[in-house]
Amino acid sequence: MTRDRRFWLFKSEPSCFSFDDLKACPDSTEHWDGVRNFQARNLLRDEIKPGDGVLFYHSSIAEPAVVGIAEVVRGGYPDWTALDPGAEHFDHRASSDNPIWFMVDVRYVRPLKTPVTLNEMKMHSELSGMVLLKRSRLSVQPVTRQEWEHILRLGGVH
DNA sequence: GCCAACGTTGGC
DNA sequence: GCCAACGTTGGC
Repeated sequence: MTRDRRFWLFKSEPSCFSFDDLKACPDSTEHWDGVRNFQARNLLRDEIKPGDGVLFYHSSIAEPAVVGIAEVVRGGYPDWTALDPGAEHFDHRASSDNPIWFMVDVRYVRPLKTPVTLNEMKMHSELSGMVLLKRSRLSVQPVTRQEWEHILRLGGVH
């Protein structure tokens, strides 16, 4: 049995990893690793599946915004960067038996014609329920189909 | 660079 | 298991 396509919003600081960086990946796919929040971990491990749509959001900049669309190509699997003592997000509690942290792979799809800024999102009542507006710190968060479609429309993608 | 929000840690 | 202290995120 198949499952309906779901939608997510992934946040990234563009100075760290931008949508253009994803576009520039050799095969246009990227391991979405380094997430160290349990709520986001649970989504990565259990809920986010290949084919799901991802809004790519740039945070911690003058004008935070959704800038593009990506797609999940591999569902949750252990985030090995937690096991690597040399890695930035190493976690000494993690092991191959108990990886604790998970990641997914995403691929570049297309940019929005016009980025949809956080300010703009705040002005649309259809988007007032967005997790982004209520719990802004969650770096991987669910988006409803209605929110997804609305943002794509605002972004000039049909 | 400030600071509010909020998740995590650790002492008790 | 509570909760104060602490660290981090991210908008401004």
